Amino acid sequence: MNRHPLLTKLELFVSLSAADKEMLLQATRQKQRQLGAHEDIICEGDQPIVVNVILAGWAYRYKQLEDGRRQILAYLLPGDICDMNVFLLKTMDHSLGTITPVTLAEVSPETIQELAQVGRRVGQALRWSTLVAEAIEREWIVSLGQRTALERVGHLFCEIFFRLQAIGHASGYSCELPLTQAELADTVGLSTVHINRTLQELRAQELIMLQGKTLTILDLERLQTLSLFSPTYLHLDRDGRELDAVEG
Amino acid sequence: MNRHPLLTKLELFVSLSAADKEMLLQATRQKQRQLGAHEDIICEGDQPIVVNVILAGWAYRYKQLEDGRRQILAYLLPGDICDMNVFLLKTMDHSLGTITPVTLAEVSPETIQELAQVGRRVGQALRWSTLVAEAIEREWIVSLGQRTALERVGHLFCEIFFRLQAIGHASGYSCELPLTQAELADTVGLSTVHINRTLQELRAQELIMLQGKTLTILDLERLQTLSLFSPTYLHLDRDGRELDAVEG
DNA sequence: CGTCCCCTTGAATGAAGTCAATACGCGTGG
DNA sequence: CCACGCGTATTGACTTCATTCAAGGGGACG
Repeated sequence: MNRHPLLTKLELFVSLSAADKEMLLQATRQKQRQLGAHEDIICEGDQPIVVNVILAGWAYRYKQLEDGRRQILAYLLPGDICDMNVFLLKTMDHSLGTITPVTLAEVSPETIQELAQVGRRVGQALRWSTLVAEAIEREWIVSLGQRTALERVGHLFCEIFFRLQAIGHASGYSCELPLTQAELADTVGLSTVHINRTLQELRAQELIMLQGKTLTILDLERLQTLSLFSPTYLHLDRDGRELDAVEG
Repeated sequence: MNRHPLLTKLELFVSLSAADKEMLLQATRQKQRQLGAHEDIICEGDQPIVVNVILAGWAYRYKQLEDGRRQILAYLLPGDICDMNVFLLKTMDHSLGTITPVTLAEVSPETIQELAQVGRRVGQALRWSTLVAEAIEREWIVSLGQRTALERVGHLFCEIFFRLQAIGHASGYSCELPLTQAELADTVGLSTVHINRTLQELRAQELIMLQGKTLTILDLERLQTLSLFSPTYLHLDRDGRELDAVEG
Protein backbone atom coordinates (compact mmCIF):
# COMPACT_ATOMS: atom_id res chain seq x y z
CA MET A 1 0.00 0.00 0.00
CA ASN A 2 1.24 3.45 -0.87
CA ARG A 3 1.84 5.90 1.88
CA HIS A 4 1.52 8.77 -0.51
CA PRO A 5 -2.14 9.67 -1.09
CA LEU A 6 -1.62 10.87 -4.65
CA LEU A 7 -0.04 7.56 -5.63
CA THR A 8 -2.79 5.64 -3.89
CA LYS A 9 -5.38 7.64 -5.71
CA LEU A 10 -3.85 7.39 -9.17
CA GLU A 11 -3.33 3.67 -8.77
CA LEU A 12 -7.09 3.31 -8.58
CA PHE A 13 -6.86 3.92 -12.31
CA VAL A 14 -3.61 2.33 -13.39
CA SER A 15 -0.58 0.62 -11.88
CA LEU A 16 2.34 2.99 -11.91
CA SER A 17 5.95 2.09 -12.56
CA ALA A 18 8.69 2.89 -10.08
CA ALA A 19 9.75 5.72 -12.36
CA ASP A 20 6.18 7.09 -12.50
CA LYS A 21 6.03 7.09 -8.74
CA GLU A 22 9.38 8.73 -8.34
CA MET A 23 8.32 11.48 -10.70
CA LEU A 24 5.17 12.14 -8.70
CA LEU A 25 7.00 12.05 -5.40
CA GLN A 26 9.52 14.55 -6.69
CA ALA A 27 6.79 16.85 -7.92
CA THR A 28 4.91 16.90 -4.63
CA ARG A 29 7.98 17.12 -2.42
CA GLN A 30 9.35 20.41 -3.73
CA LYS A 31 7.07 22.84 -2.02
CA GLN A 32 4.59 22.05 0.67
CA ARG A 33 2.26 24.20 2.68
CA GLN A 34 0.60 23.65 6.05
CA LEU A 35 -2.72 25.24 6.90
CA GLY A 36 -4.89 25.25 9.97
CA ALA A 37 -8.57 24.40 10.02
CA HIS A 38 -10.96 26.88 8.41
CA GLU A 39 -8.43 28.86 6.45
CA ASP A 40 -8.68 29.96 2.87
CA ILE A 41 -6.28 28.38 0.39
CA ILE A 42 -7.14 30.70 -2.46
CA CYS A 43 -10.04 33.06 -3.00
CA GLU A 44 -12.35 33.89 -5.86
CA GLY A 45 -10.76 36.71 -7.83
CA ASP A 46 -7.19 35.72 -7.01
CA GLN A 47 -4.85 34.66 -9.76
CA PRO A 48 -4.02 30.97 -9.60
CA ILE A 49 -0.27 30.36 -9.89
CA VAL A 50 0.26 26.88 -8.54
CA VAL A 51 -1.61 23.61 -8.64
CA ASN A 52 -2.55 22.41 -5.18
CA VAL A 53 -2.52 18.75 -4.29
CA ILE A 54 -4.01 17.65 -0.99
CA LEU A 55 -1.62 15.45 0.94
CA ALA A 56 -3.47 15.36 4.26
CA GLY A 57 -6.68 16.71 5.69
CA TRP A 58 -9.98 17.87 4.21
CA ALA A 59 -10.38 20.94 2.04
CA TYR A 60 -13.35 22.20 0.09
CA ARG A 61 -14.29 24.25 -2.91
CA TYR A 62 -16.98 26.86 -2.45
CA LYS A 63 -18.63 29.88 -3.90
CA GLN A 64 -20.20 32.72 -2.00
CA LEU A 65 -22.97 34.97 -3.34
CA GLU A 66 -22.89 38.70 -2.66
CA ASP A 67 -25.65 38.38 -0.08
CA GLY A 68 -23.71 35.81 1.92
CA ARG A 69 -25.31 32.58 0.76
CA ARG A 70 -22.58 29.96 0.41
CA GLN A 71 -22.57 26.81 -1.66
CA ILE A 72 -19.99 24.12 -1.16
CA LEU A 73 -19.00 22.71 -4.54
CA ALA A 74 -16.71 19.83 -3.66
CA TYR A 75 -14.74 18.19 -0.93
CA LEU A 76 -11.05 17.72 -1.60
CA LEU A 77 -9.61 14.70 0.15
CA PRO A 78 -6.05 13.39 0.39
CA GLY A 79 -4.72 12.65 -3.08
CA ASP A 80 -7.09 15.10 -4.75
CA ILE A 81 -5.75 17.67 -7.17
CA CYS A 82 -7.46 21.04 -7.02
CA ASP A 83 -7.85 21.73 -10.75
CA MET A 84 -4.97 20.51 -12.80
CA ASN A 85 -5.28 23.31 -15.35
CA VAL A 86 -6.41 26.32 -13.34
CA PHE A 87 -3.32 28.28 -14.17
CA LEU A 88 -4.69 28.84 -17.67
CA LEU A 89 -7.21 31.23 -16.13
CA LYS A 90 -6.48 34.77 -15.11
CA THR A 91 -8.71 34.65 -12.06
CA MET A 92 -10.32 32.05 -9.82
CA ASP A 93 -14.08 31.85 -10.21
CA HIS A 94 -14.48 30.15 -6.83
CA SER A 95 -12.57 29.73 -3.58
CA LEU A 96 -10.78 26.91 -1.81
CA GLY A 97 -10.63 26.57 1.94
CA THR A 98 -9.74 24.02 4.57
CA ILE A 99 -12.07 22.09 6.81
CA THR A 100 -9.44 20.44 8.98
CA PRO A 101 -5.74 21.30 9.13
CA VAL A 102 -4.34 20.51 5.71
CA THR A 103 -0.99 19.70 4.17
CA LEU A 104 -0.76 20.47 0.52
CA ALA A 105 1.83 20.29 -2.19
CA GLU A 106 2.15 23.31 -4.44
CA VAL A 107 3.12 22.12 -7.86
CA SER A 108 4.25 24.58 -10.51
CA PRO A 109 2.44 24.70 -13.84
CA GLU A 110 5.67 23.61 -15.52
CA THR A 111 5.93 20.52 -13.38
CA ILE A 112 2.29 19.67 -13.99
CA GLN A 113 2.75 20.07 -17.73
CA GLU A 114 5.78 17.85 -17.50
CA LEU A 115 3.83 15.15 -15.66
CA ALA A 116 0.82 15.54 -17.89
CA GLN A 117 2.59 14.94 -21.19
CA VAL A 118 0.20 13.23 -23.53
CA GLY A 119 1.07 9.58 -23.88
CA ARG A 120 2.45 9.28 -20.38
CA ARG A 121 0.79 6.86 -18.05
CA VAL A 122 0.94 9.45 -15.31
CA GLY A 123 -0.66 11.99 -17.64
CA GLN A 124 -3.56 9.68 -18.31
CA ALA A 125 -3.97 9.00 -14.61
CA LEU A 126 -4.03 12.71 -13.84
CA ARG A 127 -6.63 13.29 -16.52
CA TRP A 128 -8.65 10.38 -15.18
CA SER A 129 -8.68 12.00 -11.74
CA THR A 130 -10.03 15.17 -13.31
CA LEU A 131 -12.78 13.18 -15.02
CA VAL A 132 -13.76 11.65 -11.72
CA ALA A 133 -13.88 15.05 -10.07
CA GLU A 134 -16.20 16.22 -12.83
CA ALA A 135 -18.38 13.14 -12.49
CA ILE A 136 -18.73 13.90 -8.79
CA GLU A 137 -19.78 17.45 -9.51
CA ARG A 138 -22.37 16.19 -11.96
CA GLU A 139 -23.72 13.78 -9.40
CA TRP A 140 -24.07 16.68 -6.99
CA ILE A 141 -26.16 18.47 -9.61
CA VAL A 142 -28.40 15.41 -9.76
CA SER A 143 -28.70 15.39 -5.98
CA LEU A 144 -29.55 19.05 -5.72
CA GLY A 145 -31.95 18.97 -8.61
CA GLN A 146 -33.75 15.69 -8.05
CA ARG A 147 -33.11 14.06 -4.73
CA THR A 148 -35.08 14.68 -1.52
CA ALA A 149 -33.38 15.83 1.65
CA LEU A 150 -32.99 12.31 2.96
CA GLU A 151 -31.64 11.04 -0.33
CA ARG A 152 -29.21 13.92 -0.64
CA VAL A 153 -27.63 13.41 2.74
CA GLY A 154 -27.58 9.64 2.31
CA HIS A 155 -25.99 10.00 -1.09
CA LEU A 156 -23.34 12.37 0.20
CA PHE A 157 -22.46 9.96 2.98
CA CYS A 158 -22.17 7.06 0.56
CA GLU A 159 -19.95 9.10 -1.71
CA ILE A 160 -17.64 10.27 1.03
CA PHE A 161 -17.42 6.78 2.46
CA PHE A 162 -16.51 5.23 -0.89
CA ARG A 163 -13.97 7.90 -1.67
CA LEU A 164 -12.28 7.61 1.68
CA GLN A 165 -12.35 3.85 1.55
CA ALA A 166 -10.69 3.94 -1.86
CA ILE A 167 -7.70 5.81 -0.46
CA GLY A 168 -7.50 3.64 2.63
CA HIS A 169 -9.10 6.09 5.00
CA ALA A 170 -11.98 3.93 6.15
CA SER A 171 -12.00 1.11 8.64
CA GLY A 172 -14.88 -1.25 8.23
CA TYR A 173 -17.93 0.90 7.72
CA SER A 174 -16.53 3.90 9.53
CA CYS A 175 -14.78 6.98 8.29
CA GLU A 176 -13.96 10.50 9.32
CA LEU A 177 -16.61 13.15 8.78
CA PRO A 178 -15.22 16.41 10.13
CA LEU A 179 -18.18 18.49 8.98
CA THR A 180 -20.54 20.62 11.01
CA GLN A 181 -24.23 20.54 10.25
CA ALA A 182 -23.90 24.04 8.80
CA GLU A 183 -21.33 22.77 6.33
CA LEU A 184 -23.53 19.82 5.44
CA ALA A 185 -26.37 22.26 4.90
CA ASP A 186 -24.35 24.40 2.49
CA THR A 187 -23.34 21.24 0.66
CA VAL A 188 -26.74 19.79 -0.04
CA GLY A 189 -28.68 23.04 -0.25
CA LEU A 190 -30.76 22.67 2.89
CA SER A 191 -31.10 24.66 6.11
CA THR A 192 -29.18 23.57 9.18
CA VAL A 193 -32.42 22.86 10.96
CA HIS A 194 -33.52 20.52 8.25
CA ILE A 195 -30.14 18.83 8.12
CA ASN A 196 -30.48 18.15 11.79
CA ARG A 197 -33.88 16.55 11.30
CA THR A 198 -32.66 14.59 8.33
CA LEU A 199 -29.76 13.18 10.32
CA GLN A 200 -32.17 12.15 13.03
CA GLU A 201 -34.25 10.36 10.46
CA LEU A 202 -31.19 8.50 9.15
CA ARG A 203 -30.32 7.51 12.70
CA ALA A 204 -33.88 6.50 13.47
CA GLN A 205 -33.85 4.22 10.44
CA GLU A 206 -30.65 2.72 11.81
CA LEU A 207 -28.74 3.57 8.67
CA ILE A 208 -25.94 5.59 10.21
CA MET A 209 -24.23 6.50 13.43
CA LEU A 210 -22.54 9.85 13.90
CA GLN A 211 -20.43 10.34 16.95
CA GLY A 212 -17.96 13.11 17.22
CA LYS A 213 -16.40 13.40 13.83
CA THR A 214 -16.86 9.77 12.89
CA LEU A 215 -19.48 8.46 10.53
CA THR A 216 -20.44 4.81 10.70
CA ILE A 217 -22.69 3.34 8.07
CA LEU A 218 -24.79 0.65 9.68
CA ASP A 219 -26.41 -0.70 6.54
CA LEU A 220 -24.58 0.40 3.43
CA GLU A 221 -26.78 -1.52 1.05
CA ARG A 222 -29.96 -0.01 2.41
CA LEU A 223 -28.42 3.44 2.49
CA GLN A 224 -27.40 3.12 -1.15
CA THR A 225 -30.86 2.01 -2.18
CA LEU A 226 -32.53 4.76 -0.25
CA SER A 227 -30.31 7.45 -1.78
CA LEU A 228 -30.24 5.99 -5.29
CA PHE A 229 -26.50 5.73 -4.97
CA SER A 230 -24.45 3.73 -7.41
CA PRO A 231 -20.68 4.00 -7.14
CA THR A 232 -20.03 3.64 -10.86
CA TYR A 233 -19.57 7.37 -11.35
CA LEU A 234 -16.54 7.25 -9.07
CA HIS A 235 -14.79 5.03 -11.63
CA LEU A 236 -12.88 3.14 -8.96
CA ASP A 237 -12.57 -0.01 -11.05
CA ARG A 238 -9.19 0.51 -12.67
CA ASP A 239 -10.40 1.78 -16.04
CA GLY A 240 -6.81 2.20 -17.16
CA ARG A 241 -5.66 -1.30 -16.40
CA GLU A 242 -4.48 -2.05 -19.93
CA LEU A 243 -1.93 0.70 -19.46
CA ASP A 244 -0.54 -0.87 -16.29
CA ALA A 245 3.18 -0.79 -15.74
CA VAL A 246 4.49 -4.32 -16.22
CA GLU A 247 6.80 -4.31 -13.23
CA GLY A 248 3.75 -4.13 -10.88
CA MET B 1 -15.37 36.06 -37.98
CA ASN B 2 -14.90 32.32 -38.09
CA ARG B 3 -17.53 30.22 -39.69
CA HIS B 4 -16.42 27.23 -37.76
CA PRO B 5 -17.93 27.21 -34.26
CA LEU B 6 -14.99 25.43 -32.64
CA LEU B 7 -12.58 28.04 -33.92
CA THR B 8 -14.88 30.83 -32.82
CA LYS B 9 -15.11 29.32 -29.41
CA LEU B 10 -11.41 28.67 -28.90
CA GLU B 11 -10.56 32.15 -30.08
CA LEU B 12 -12.44 33.49 -27.08
CA PHE B 13 -9.35 32.31 -25.21
CA VAL B 14 -6.48 32.85 -27.61
CA SER B 15 -5.86 33.93 -31.20
CA LEU B 16 -5.01 30.92 -33.29
CA SER B 17 -2.51 30.78 -36.10
CA ALA B 18 -3.47 29.67 -39.59
CA ALA B 19 -1.75 26.36 -38.87
CA ASP B 20 -3.69 25.94 -35.62
CA LYS B 21 -6.93 26.51 -37.45
CA GLU B 22 -6.05 24.16 -40.24
CA MET B 23 -5.27 21.45 -37.71
CA LEU B 24 -8.65 21.90 -36.03
CA LEU B 25 -10.51 22.01 -39.31
CA GLN B 26 -8.83 18.78 -40.38
CA ALA B 27 -9.70 17.10 -37.13
CA THR B 28 -13.39 17.99 -37.27
CA ARG B 29 -13.82 17.33 -40.96
CA GLN B 30 -12.88 13.65 -40.95
CA LYS B 31 -16.03 12.14 -39.60
CA GLN B 32 -19.30 13.92 -39.04
CA ARG B 33 -22.64 12.74 -37.84
CA GLN B 34 -26.13 14.14 -38.31
CA LEU B 35 -28.84 13.59 -35.73
CA GLY B 36 -32.48 14.56 -35.51
CA ALA B 37 -34.08 16.30 -32.57
CA HIS B 38 -34.51 14.29 -29.38
CA GLU B 39 -32.14 11.50 -30.20
CA ASP B 40 -29.51 10.00 -27.94
CA ILE B 41 -25.88 10.56 -28.88
CA ILE B 42 -24.49 8.16 -26.32
CA CYS B 43 -26.04 6.57 -23.27
CA GLU B 44 -24.96 5.94 -19.71
CA GLY B 45 -23.24 2.56 -19.60
CA ASP B 46 -21.97 2.73 -23.18
CA GLN B 47 -18.26 2.75 -23.85
CA PRO B 48 -17.05 6.11 -25.17
CA ILE B 49 -14.86 5.69 -28.23
CA VAL B 50 -14.86 9.08 -29.90
CA VAL B 51 -14.86 12.66 -28.74
CA ASN B 52 -17.91 14.54 -29.94
CA VAL B 53 -17.72 18.15 -30.95
CA ILE B 54 -20.94 20.06 -31.61
CA LEU B 55 -20.85 21.84 -34.94
CA ALA B 56 -24.50 22.86 -35.13
CA GLY B 57 -27.60 22.58 -32.98
CA TRP B 58 -28.23 22.09 -29.29
CA ALA B 59 -27.37 18.96 -27.37
CA TYR B 60 -27.50 18.21 -23.68
CA ARG B 61 -25.94 16.08 -21.03
CA TYR B 62 -28.27 14.32 -18.62
CA LYS B 63 -28.60 11.63 -16.05
CA GLN B 64 -31.66 9.58 -15.31
CA LEU B 65 -32.45 7.94 -11.98
CA GLU B 66 -33.93 4.45 -11.85
CA ASP B 67 -37.32 5.83 -10.92
CA GLY B 68 -37.44 8.08 -13.96
CA ARG B 69 -36.41 11.41 -12.49
CA ARG B 70 -34.14 13.16 -14.97
CA GLN B 71 -31.61 15.88 -14.36
CA ILE B 72 -30.12 17.88 -17.17
CA LEU B 73 -26.45 18.50 -16.44
CA ALA B 74 -25.37 20.80 -19.22
CA TYR B 75 -26.29 22.25 -22.56
CA LEU B 76 -23.84 21.68 -25.35
CA LEU B 77 -23.85 24.45 -27.92
CA PRO B 78 -22.01 24.84 -31.22
CA GLY B 79 -18.27 24.74 -30.62
CA ASP B 80 -18.61 22.76 -27.40
CA ILE B 81 -16.59 19.61 -26.88
CA CYS B 82 -18.39 16.83 -25.04
CA ASP B 83 -15.62 15.75 -22.68
CA MET B 84 -12.19 15.89 -24.18
CA ASN B 85 -10.91 12.94 -22.17
CA VAL B 86 -13.92 10.62 -21.85
CA PHE B 87 -12.22 7.86 -23.73
CA LEU B 88 -10.08 7.15 -20.66
CA LEU B 89 -13.19 5.74 -19.02
CA LYS B 90 -14.59 2.29 -19.65
CA THR B 91 -18.19 3.43 -19.41
CA MET B 92 -20.18 6.62 -19.61
CA ASP B 93 -21.62 7.72 -16.28
CA HIS B 94 -24.22 9.91 -17.96
CA SER B 95 -25.92 10.30 -21.33
CA LEU B 96 -25.83 12.79 -24.15
CA GLY B 97 -28.82 13.63 -26.30
CA THR B 98 -29.97 16.20 -28.80
CA ILE B 99 -32.49 18.95 -28.29
CA THR B 100 -32.61 20.17 -31.88
CA PRO B 101 -31.20 18.43 -34.94
CA VAL B 102 -27.44 18.35 -34.43
CA THR B 103 -24.33 18.06 -36.54
CA LEU B 104 -21.34 16.76 -34.71
CA ALA B 105 -17.77 15.89 -35.48
CA GLU B 106 -16.49 12.61 -34.14
CA VAL B 107 -12.85 13.00 -33.32
CA SER B 108 -10.70 10.00 -32.52
CA PRO B 109 -8.82 9.87 -29.24
CA GLU B 110 -5.56 9.84 -31.20
CA THR B 111 -6.46 13.04 -33.00
CA ILE B 112 -7.49 14.68 -29.76
CA GLN B 113 -4.23 13.64 -28.10
CA GLU B 114 -2.38 15.04 -31.08
CA LEU B 115 -4.20 18.38 -30.82
CA ALA B 116 -3.88 18.45 -27.07
CA GLN B 117 -0.10 18.11 -26.90
CA VAL B 118 1.16 20.02 -23.91
CA GLY B 119 2.79 23.24 -24.98
CA ARG B 120 0.58 23.68 -28.02
CA ARG B 121 -1.56 26.74 -28.22
CA VAL B 122 -4.46 24.60 -29.39
CA GLY B 123 -3.91 22.25 -26.47
CA GLN B 124 -4.16 25.11 -24.01
CA ALA B 125 -7.29 26.38 -25.71
CA LEU B 126 -8.90 22.96 -25.53
CA ARG B 127 -8.04 22.69 -21.86
CA TRP B 128 -9.42 26.17 -21.29
CA SER B 129 -12.73 25.12 -22.83
CA THR B 130 -12.86 22.20 -20.42
CA LEU B 131 -12.25 24.56 -17.51
CA VAL B 132 -15.11 26.74 -18.65
CA ALA B 133 -17.42 23.75 -18.92
CA GLU B 134 -16.50 22.82 -15.36
CA ALA B 135 -17.07 26.37 -14.16
CA ILE B 136 -20.53 26.26 -15.68
CA GLU B 137 -21.33 23.02 -13.91
CA ARG B 138 -20.20 24.54 -10.64
CA GLU B 139 -22.39 27.55 -11.19
CA TRP B 140 -25.32 25.20 -11.75
CA ILE B 141 -24.57 23.65 -8.38
CA VAL B 142 -24.75 27.12 -6.85
CA SER B 143 -28.06 27.75 -8.58
CA LEU B 144 -29.61 24.51 -7.49
CA GLY B 145 -28.32 24.77 -3.97
CA GLN B 146 -28.83 28.44 -3.21
CA ARG B 147 -30.92 30.30 -5.71
CA THR B 148 -34.70 30.65 -5.65
CA ALA B 149 -36.84 29.58 -8.58
CA LEU B 150 -36.88 33.05 -10.10
CA GLU B 151 -33.14 33.44 -9.69
CA ARG B 152 -32.44 30.03 -11.18
CA VAL B 153 -34.39 30.61 -14.33
CA GLY B 154 -33.05 34.14 -14.69
CA HIS B 155 -29.52 32.91 -14.20
CA LEU B 156 -29.92 30.16 -16.76
CA PHE B 157 -31.23 32.63 -19.30
CA CYS B 158 -28.33 35.00 -18.70
CA GLU B 159 -25.86 32.16 -19.07
CA ILE B 160 -27.35 30.86 -22.29
CA PHE B 161 -27.56 34.33 -23.73
CA PHE B 162 -23.92 35.13 -22.94
CA ARG B 163 -22.72 31.81 -24.28
CA LEU B 164 -24.65 32.14 -27.51
CA GLN B 165 -23.61 35.74 -27.91
CA ALA B 166 -19.97 34.75 -27.52
CA ILE B 167 -20.18 32.41 -30.49
CA GLY B 168 -22.12 34.86 -32.60
CA HIS B 169 -25.52 33.26 -32.13
CA ALA B 170 -27.33 36.22 -30.64
CA SER B 171 -28.73 39.26 -32.33
CA GLY B 172 -29.18 42.18 -30.03
CA TYR B 173 -30.77 40.83 -26.89
CA SER B 174 -32.37 37.87 -28.60
CA CYS B 175 -31.25 34.30 -28.98
CA GLU B 176 -32.61 30.86 -29.68
CA LEU B 177 -34.09 28.92 -26.80
CA PRO B 178 -35.39 25.64 -28.21
CA LEU B 179 -36.36 24.24 -24.81
CA THR B 180 -39.72 23.08 -23.57
CA GLN B 181 -40.86 23.97 -20.08
CA ALA B 182 -40.35 20.34 -19.12
CA GLU B 183 -36.71 20.56 -20.16
CA LEU B 184 -36.29 23.81 -18.28
CA ALA B 185 -37.82 22.13 -15.26
CA ASP B 186 -35.36 19.23 -15.38
CA THR B 187 -32.53 21.74 -15.73
CA VAL B 188 -33.22 23.88 -12.71
CA GLY B 189 -34.78 21.24 -10.51
CA LEU B 190 -38.34 22.55 -10.45
CA SER B 191 -41.69 21.17 -11.58
CA THR B 192 -43.09 22.16 -14.96
CA VAL B 193 -45.97 23.91 -13.25
CA HIS B 194 -43.62 26.02 -11.23
CA ILE B 195 -41.47 26.79 -14.25
CA ASN B 196 -44.56 28.04 -15.97
CA ARG B 197 -45.38 30.37 -13.11
CA THR B 198 -41.80 31.53 -12.85
CA LEU B 199 -41.74 32.41 -16.54
CA GLN B 200 -44.92 34.38 -16.09
CA GLU B 201 -43.30 36.27 -13.26
CA LEU B 202 -40.27 37.12 -15.40
CA ARG B 203 -42.58 38.32 -18.14
CA ALA B 204 -44.69 40.32 -15.69
CA GLN B 205 -41.56 42.06 -14.46
CA GLU B 206 -40.78 42.88 -18.09
CA LEU B 207 -37.44 41.14 -17.93
CA ILE B 208 -37.90 38.71 -20.79
CA MET B 209 -40.02 37.85 -23.80
CA LEU B 210 -40.43 34.30 -24.98
CA GLN B 211 -42.12 33.72 -28.27
CA GLY B 212 -41.84 30.48 -30.10
CA LYS B 213 -38.32 29.34 -29.59
CA THR B 214 -36.83 32.81 -29.24
CA LEU B 215 -35.77 34.39 -25.99
CA THR B 216 -35.46 38.15 -25.79
CA ILE B 217 -33.97 39.74 -22.73
CA LEU B 218 -35.67 43.08 -22.19
CA ASP B 219 -33.46 44.35 -19.39
CA LEU B 220 -30.23 42.39 -19.13
CA GLU B 221 -28.80 44.45 -16.32
CA ARG B 222 -31.85 44.00 -14.14
CA LEU B 223 -32.05 40.31 -14.98
CA GLN B 224 -28.41 39.86 -13.97
CA THR B 225 -28.95 41.66 -10.69
CA LEU B 226 -32.06 39.71 -9.91
CA SER B 227 -30.38 36.36 -10.56
CA LEU B 228 -27.04 37.24 -8.99
CA PHE B 229 -25.44 36.58 -12.34
CA SER B 230 -21.89 37.64 -13.07
CA PRO B 231 -20.36 36.46 -16.34
CA THR B 232 -16.84 36.11 -14.98
CA TYR B 233 -17.14 32.35 -14.56
CA LEU B 234 -17.57 32.02 -18.33
CA HIS B 235 -14.02 33.35 -18.78
CA LEU B 236 -14.86 35.05 -22.06
CA ASP B 237 -12.16 37.68 -21.68
CA ARG B 238 -9.31 36.12 -23.59
CA ASP B 239 -7.37 34.73 -20.63
CA GLY B 240 -4.80 33.26 -22.97
CA ARG B 241 -4.01 36.43 -24.85
CA GLU B 242 -0.31 36.35 -24.09
CA LEU B 243 -0.15 33.14 -26.09
CA ASP B 244 -1.74 34.73 -29.15
CA ALA B 245 -0.44 33.78 -32.55
CA VAL B 246 1.48 36.76 -33.91
CA GLU B 247 0.05 36.58 -37.40
CA GLY B 248 -3.42 37.45 -36.05
C1' DC C 1 -17.35 29.81 35.56
C1' DG C 2 -18.71 31.99 31.63
C1' DT C 3 -18.57 32.22 26.67
C1' DC C 4 -18.88 30.58 22.18
C1' DC C 5 -20.07 27.36 18.92
C1' DC C 6 -22.74 23.71 17.67
C1' DC C 7 -26.65 20.89 18.05
C1' DT C 8 -31.59 20.26 19.10
C1' DT C 9 -36.55 21.28 19.40
C1' DG C 10 -41.25 23.38 18.55
C1' DA C 11 -44.37 26.31 16.19
C1' DA C 12 -45.56 29.16 12.43
C1' DT C 13 -44.71 30.33 7.68
C1' DG C 14 -43.69 29.90 3.00
C1' DA C 15 -42.03 28.06 -1.38
C1' DA C 16 -42.65 24.66 -4.49
C1' DG C 17 -44.96 20.19 -5.70
C1' DT C 18 -48.99 17.47 -6.97
C1' DC C 19 -53.27 16.64 -9.03
C1' DA C 20 -56.49 17.51 -12.32
C1' DA C 21 -58.81 20.01 -15.61
C1' DT C 22 -58.53 23.03 -19.52
C1' DA C 23 -56.59 25.53 -23.47
C1' DC C 24 -53.57 26.12 -27.19
C1' DG C 25 -51.10 25.15 -31.48
C1' DC C 26 -49.68 22.45 -35.00
C1' DG C 27 -49.46 18.73 -38.16
C1' DT C 28 -52.00 14.84 -40.27
C1' DG C 29 -55.35 12.73 -42.57
C1' DG C 30 -60.12 12.48 -43.83
C1' DC D 1 -60.89 22.88 -45.34
C1' DC D 2 -62.00 21.08 -41.18
C1' DA D 3 -61.68 17.52 -37.45
C1' DC D 4 -58.86 15.05 -34.71
C1' DG D 5 -55.00 14.03 -31.84
C1' DC D 6 -50.89 14.86 -29.47
C1' DG D 7 -47.58 17.35 -27.18
C1' DT D 8 -47.03 21.55 -24.71
C1' DA D 9 -48.62 25.39 -21.96
C1' DT D 10 -51.75 27.32 -18.48
C1' DT D 11 -54.69 27.58 -14.38
C1' DG D 12 -56.73 26.66 -9.67
C1' DA D 13 -57.02 24.17 -5.33
C1' DC D 14 -54.73 21.66 -2.14
C1' DT D 15 -50.71 19.38 0.03
C1' DT D 16 -46.10 18.71 1.39
C1' DC D 17 -41.56 19.57 2.23
C1' DA D 18 -38.43 22.62 3.84
C1' DT D 19 -37.45 27.33 5.89
C1' DT D 20 -37.59 30.67 9.38
C1' DC D 21 -37.76 32.24 13.92
C1' DA D 22 -36.88 31.66 18.47
C1' DA D 23 -35.55 29.42 22.45
C1' DG D 24 -32.94 26.02 25.04
C1' DG D 25 -29.11 22.61 25.86
C1' DG D 26 -24.53 20.68 25.83
C1' DG D 27 -19.70 20.48 25.56
C1' DA D 28 -14.99 22.44 24.92
C1' DC D 29 -11.89 25.83 26.19
C1' DG D 30 -9.85 29.84 28.25
